[in-house]
Amino acid sequence: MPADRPAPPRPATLDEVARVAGVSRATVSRVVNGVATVDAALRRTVERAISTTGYLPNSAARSLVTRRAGSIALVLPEQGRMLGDPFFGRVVDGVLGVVRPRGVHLVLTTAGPGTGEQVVADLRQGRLDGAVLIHTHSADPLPALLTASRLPVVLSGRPATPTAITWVDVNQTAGAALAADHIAARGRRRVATISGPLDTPAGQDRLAGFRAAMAAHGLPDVPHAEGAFTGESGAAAVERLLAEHPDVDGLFVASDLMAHGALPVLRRHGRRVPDDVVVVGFDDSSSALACDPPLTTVRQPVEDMAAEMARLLLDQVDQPGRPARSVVFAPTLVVRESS
Amino acid sequence: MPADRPAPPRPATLDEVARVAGVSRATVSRVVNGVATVDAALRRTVERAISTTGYLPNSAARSLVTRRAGSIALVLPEQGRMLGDPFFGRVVDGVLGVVRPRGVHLVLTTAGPGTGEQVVADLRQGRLDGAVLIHTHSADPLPALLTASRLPVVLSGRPATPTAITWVDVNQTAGAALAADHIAARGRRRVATISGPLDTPAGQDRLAGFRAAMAAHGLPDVPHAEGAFTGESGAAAVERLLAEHPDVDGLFVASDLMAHGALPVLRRHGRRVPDDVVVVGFDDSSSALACDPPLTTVRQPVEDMAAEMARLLLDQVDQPGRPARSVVFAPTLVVRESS
DNA sequence: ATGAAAGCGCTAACAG
DNA sequence: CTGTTAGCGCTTTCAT
Repeated sequence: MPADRPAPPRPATLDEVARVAGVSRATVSRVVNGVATVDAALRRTVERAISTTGYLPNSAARSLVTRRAGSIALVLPEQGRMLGDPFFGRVVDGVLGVVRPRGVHLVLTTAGPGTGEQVVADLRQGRLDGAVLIHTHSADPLPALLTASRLPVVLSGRPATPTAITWVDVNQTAGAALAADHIAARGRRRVATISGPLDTPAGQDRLAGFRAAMAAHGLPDVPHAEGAFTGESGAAAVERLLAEHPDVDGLFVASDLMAHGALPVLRRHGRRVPDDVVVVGFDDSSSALACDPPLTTVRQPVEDMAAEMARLLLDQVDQPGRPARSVVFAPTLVVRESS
Repeated sequence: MPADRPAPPRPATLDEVARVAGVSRATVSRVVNGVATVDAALRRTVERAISTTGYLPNSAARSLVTRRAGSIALVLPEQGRMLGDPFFGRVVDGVLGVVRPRGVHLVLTTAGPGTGEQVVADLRQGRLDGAVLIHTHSADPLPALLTASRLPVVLSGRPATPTAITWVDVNQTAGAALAADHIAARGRRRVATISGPLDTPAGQDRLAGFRAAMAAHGLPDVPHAEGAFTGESGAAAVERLLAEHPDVDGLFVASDLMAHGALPVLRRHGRRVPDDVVVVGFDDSSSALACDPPLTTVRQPVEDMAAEMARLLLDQVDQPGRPARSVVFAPTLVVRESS
């Protein structure tokens, strides 16, 4: 029978430090919080007392009076999607980079039924100071819930309906144009595209951006098939496209996942990639690398975007009345073997 | 100039509810906390008052008196390693599965210089109730720091030196035996292994387990080269192995990462996998899939293990005096094209 | 079964 | 510049 480990002793409190230093609690508090108007000698005394007592401020007591939890939530899309994707880690990394130096905790959650209400409750209970929402589906009630509660939130991606909410996004139009320019530079003239769902901002913007850019290259009427950002929908869409336009030699697919579904279909129809058809995706997700051949794709500066979201959120926490803002980042093209 | 959004109103407090219900704060508190000894009728009244006021208990005030933060930390290995790996998401998933139903928050951190001290401080400040540490390197001071502080911690992986600390691990020996049995079943008799660093528990156990199992298959003297769990070390190790034993036809590599480094070397030396040499890895990490050909490997039940770590941690939080425990899980073999 | 009162540890007016 | 004082919102004896 192993010896029970004694519970750790309670840390010292402010009064204990005050007693040791021979001053009042208020003075100790001032020293702890770095208030400038404390006599240098006294400060020294207090600091000594702090280190001899091993004092650490109790966070609950502090939160109770400051009304700050000192932590924000990161809400990721439901389990399936993101968990495997390196994208996930890049987001965490970006957020942690700005949050940690400020001593703010990152609480991780995945979206699901009831998550919205839970997050709102946590915010109202003072357990959370704000939330960063990653890629909520357009049907997701979460953003609405949070904005309605007038609580600090930042969204990834422009919301479907214009809302007084802060968000960060990549320039979708510019990203699609990058793809278009690349395909044109490869000398392809029989170009088509598989778009995302046209009831989403990303779906719309990527299609519009691609068409506009191709028009600038002298191809005003690029055919397109609509997909749903899933692998299967990509396969189905390319099937339709090939039926109507068997001679395509350049293809922009509005998400890597759809491209991943489309490539095997191309092969089955005897098209070699990139020789017969060059293919460009969007997202630079893990599926871009899982593609055969590896996919040329449009990449978002995920870490930077995540960091910016964190910054915007903390600003919002510090200045509650602040109006909503939005920041748009420039995408880049990652060239691999598919083009 | 957009209109400033008014700050959200402060939520109701216990006294407000008490006033509305015409009872004392104590009674409301009892209702909120589900104390059984409250008159049914009164309880109803109070519940009505709670919902009309939209009352939510303030978490800081509660924490201050209960001395529970209601959140635990998940400490992941330094940024590089894990971020891209799906392993990461599986761990989060497992922990979230047990933690969320209990209303406990998951605070995410990555290990780095100063992380240990920070986590200890957070625990002592009452910001955190405990910590789950994932795969800390053997040189990592973190576990020692935490156990020394007698704070609730659970480790992934048996610690290098026996310590009074709770940990969860996969049965490394059994995993290596799985690999051995599989290689033997493939009819290979000129078998070798690339081990991990022999100053780590995993390194030792995987080698010992593999040798013992191969001995049972009539091969008592399996040659081995030591690696360091990195891709380069795997490449170097297989180079040495081929020099001394050019006729190997079966190879167990104690980590996928090392296997990932070893495979190109095998190819360069004219060995086809799996025809000339079957290769089995360990971990089922993302590099197993990135291998060419995809790697047969030993898989840990990561979600289950993570969930168990969370459970053990929460137990420890609830019962501070509780002695350390350890739980060992059974691995499985994932067969892919490399064998 | 309910209420009164004390106190968790800290910050922030307000005096001095 | 420092000390006194009054809470922050909640749980929890202790009486009743």
